[in-house]
Amino acid sequence: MGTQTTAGGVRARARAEMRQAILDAARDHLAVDGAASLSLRAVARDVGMVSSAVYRYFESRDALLTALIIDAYNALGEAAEAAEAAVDRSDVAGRWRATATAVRSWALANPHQYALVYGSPVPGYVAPQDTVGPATRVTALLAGILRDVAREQPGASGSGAQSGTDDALVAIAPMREYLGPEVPADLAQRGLLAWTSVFGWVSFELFGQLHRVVEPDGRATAFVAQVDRLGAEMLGVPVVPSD
Amino acid sequence: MGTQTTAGGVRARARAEMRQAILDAARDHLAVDGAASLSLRAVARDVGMVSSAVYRYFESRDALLTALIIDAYNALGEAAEAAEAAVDRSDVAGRWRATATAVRSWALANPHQYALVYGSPVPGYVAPQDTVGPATRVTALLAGILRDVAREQPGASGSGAQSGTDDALVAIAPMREYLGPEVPADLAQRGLLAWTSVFGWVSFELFGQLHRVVEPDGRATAFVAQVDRLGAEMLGVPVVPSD
DNA sequence: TGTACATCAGTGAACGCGCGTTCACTGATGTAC
DNA sequence: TGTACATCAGTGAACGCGCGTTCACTGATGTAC
Repeated sequence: MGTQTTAGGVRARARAEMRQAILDAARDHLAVDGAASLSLRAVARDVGMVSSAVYRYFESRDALLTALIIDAYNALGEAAEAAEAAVDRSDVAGRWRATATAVRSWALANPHQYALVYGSPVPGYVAPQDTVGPATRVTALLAGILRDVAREQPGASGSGAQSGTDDALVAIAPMREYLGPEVPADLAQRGLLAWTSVFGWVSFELFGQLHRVVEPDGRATAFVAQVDRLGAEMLGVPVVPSD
Repeated sequence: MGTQTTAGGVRARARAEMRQAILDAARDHLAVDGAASLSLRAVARDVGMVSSAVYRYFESRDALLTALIIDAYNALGEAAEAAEAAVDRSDVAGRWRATATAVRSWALANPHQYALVYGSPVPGYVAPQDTVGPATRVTALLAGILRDVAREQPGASGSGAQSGTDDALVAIAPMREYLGPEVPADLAQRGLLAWTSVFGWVSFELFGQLHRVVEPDGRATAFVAQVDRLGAEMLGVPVVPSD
């Protein structure tokens, strides 16, 4: 049965599975303890190992945290990409709505992973470079939408006049470099506003700031209304456009 | 010198000062440890006491946390109120800008206190009722602004049509009840959007999500541009209005 | 196919540490008469 | 003004607990010849 030839593969797979089991257990612990007091020993206990054995898989507690952060960014990115990809390319408003809605849904389903990456930073932990790639996955979707908006509305880059001073436009230079020259400054500014609004809402909802502001049952609807308004009034992509 | 008559006052004042010293030390510790791992013993050490002595002032670690949260809400509320009150009542756009700017400035100056109240919730901690009063101080300013906007623009409650479904309007009923009947539903929705945008930006900026998006030096300007745009396009209060 | 050796996962004890909370106590400060 | 008593802030030891990380180790699994 070729036991010897696949032997290395068996060990490697067992290792990968164990690594995943540790990550899963750690993710569960986020919910109870929060990232700041994530305990390596508790994770080891849950996975049925002695605490020192975890060091075969992760160099330190911080390395485990880093892996969790990368996982969270990837999971959110994947969810958003899938939702956005399911919408017709030409329906830019729909893509914007799908992306924003996917972010909210994922966050509600995985509140502690969301808090891990978009909440208060873990004290004493500094994110290494490995996290920046996965972190940009979800913003890449917004970038694509903005580029398509720019393509569809050449010249008229927004309903209002240029807002703010020249300094404000200079400030978003890093974002504009990422977007490319086809996206005008005004649209970039509007896109950034729309983007921060989406995450502002989600963080408010998750962290309890909508208590006694928006009825729990109606939050999904109210969120979509806000997102559509941002699409229409900020990005200039009216919902249900006449084809 | 009336030592006996003021004696009770002396003890009470000493007690109040000690309580404040503990709170100050705890606030300093937030910066290093974060709220989740705020250590009562470390605070006691810093203030020159044995750990058990803190129990004369705070019933438990959670009570200390609650006091810190109330303090933070009050400090932010005070800062925002002072900034807003300094603007001419009739300059609604200026009041909106002053409020938003004060929130951001206070948050940047007190990042850990901001994270304590607007960041990820502390695991295992449930905020008691005492915190809701101070928490609404800053939102009361927005409410006042929205009411004045409604008074100034009766009928035309926004540049666009009603956005979203009826359900979305029903959802924000708690907010509308707080605002009062003079604020139309559409304006309430716009106000909520503007509000979440402000906090979305501030959280992004503080929690590192503007890294490689907005130049650090230009963030103040970029923020004001966003706030003014929200004022003009969402609340309908154009900046620098012709008097 | 069989043997000798290397790799590697997981063990268990130990390190030095910090934590929240309790309790009986000591003295100093205030109050009542 | 003076004394007896009550209040209260702060002490220090103890409780039972959990933490991250290290280290020498045991056995099982894989590799080379």
